[in-house]
Amino acid sequence: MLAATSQTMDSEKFSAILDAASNVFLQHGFSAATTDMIQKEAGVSKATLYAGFPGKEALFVAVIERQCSKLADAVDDIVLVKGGLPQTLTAIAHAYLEIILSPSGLSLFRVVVSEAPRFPELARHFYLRGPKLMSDAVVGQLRAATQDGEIDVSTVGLEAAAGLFLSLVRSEGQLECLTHPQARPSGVQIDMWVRIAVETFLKAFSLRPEHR
Amino acid sequence: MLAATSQTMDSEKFSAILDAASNVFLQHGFSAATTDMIQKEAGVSKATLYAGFPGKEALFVAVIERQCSKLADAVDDIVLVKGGLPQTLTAIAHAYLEIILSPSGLSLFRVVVSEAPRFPELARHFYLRGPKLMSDAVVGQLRAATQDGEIDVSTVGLEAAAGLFLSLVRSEGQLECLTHPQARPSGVQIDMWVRIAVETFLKAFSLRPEHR
DNA sequence: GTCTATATGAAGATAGAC
DNA sequence: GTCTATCTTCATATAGAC
Repeated sequence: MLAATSQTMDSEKFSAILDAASNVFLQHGFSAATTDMIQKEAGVSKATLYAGFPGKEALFVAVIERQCSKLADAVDDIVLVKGGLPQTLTAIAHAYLEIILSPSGLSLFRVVVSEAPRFPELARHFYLRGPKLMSDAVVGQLRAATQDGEIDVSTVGLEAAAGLFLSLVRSEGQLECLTHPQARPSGVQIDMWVRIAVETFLKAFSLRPEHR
Repeated sequence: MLAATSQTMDSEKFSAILDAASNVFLQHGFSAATTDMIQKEAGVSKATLYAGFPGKEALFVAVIERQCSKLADAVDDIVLVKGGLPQTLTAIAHAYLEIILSPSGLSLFRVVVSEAPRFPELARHFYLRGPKLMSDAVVGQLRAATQDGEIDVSTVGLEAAAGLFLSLVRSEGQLECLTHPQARPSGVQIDMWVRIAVETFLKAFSLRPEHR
């Protein structure tokens, strides 16, 4: 938690500012967002905003870090699923797609990536709390499946295999959603993307004949 | 070509403005970029800039469309390669990665994606002239390989298979470069990504035993 | 700490001389 | 058409009353 809270600031207003700032920054990006919009949406005065945060940059950092924490929590909630490898991968893929294709997931990606040159440490933070965390979870599943003799990923290694699986899951879905902001993907479309990703991954690495 | 040129504007200055605007917009994004920066880098006055373009938005559209044309040209230059499917896919993957991981490729992606909500038609244009064009090219190669009995992509279809291949190629590479702006990927790293993508795709869809 | 009112600077865009 | 100088608007950030 790099963001420092004010000394005796009203906790409600502090949250209101953070919530408002999240909406504004995620919708408009860093540069196009204004402290006026945040101030008005939070229902506080300009002075109150600056009492809680040194400036626009600090507020932005606090917002993105909080969004990354939510992202990490959502990722952590996924891994609890158990079952056979196809079912596990399907569940992971579905949950992961729901996260990154959600409006907040897409907005966070947009903002972090576009501001990466100006806030490199923030972009790295996002990478670690999002894709990297997700990849580590998949690595765990693949390691277990390897020990059970279900798959063989020796040609690329566990980490690369996890990365490939997640790439198959993101596939064209993320790209299309990023470049077509008005269109929302249907549930059927998401199910299709998940099925194709899992099938393809198993066709490449499964040792079970029924997946070839 | 949606951008309209000035009536009798000096062609050199017109190009200078476009070049300067490309640099500034790709480096800073739309909102953080200022017409002052563009004007100074182009070596012209503010009035000259506004004589050629109605305003900042029009200039931005012209810049992005020109960058998309360069992107499309680069993509068109790839497909000429011929040979066996593994060699063809390797060549495509390598050329594609060179494009999207180049500084201008990454910057264009950053700007287009972040401004997609404000410029949706521009984002769609980018999608069609970049990823979609690339995918169509791969579809052609996969169709030929299918007819030659080299691969079987009947479970997902040609279009989806092309998308999966390109996703494998982008893989973690694009994500890492987007979130680590200071680090440049090494040639060895790129070769590794290419090899893994091609191998994995062939393991999933090739009918030749030597690729399993 | 919180508000109203304001200082200060910079952005986009234009007017008028040549 | 091109430049210098300027207008208007709006941004971030602060000062002073309560």
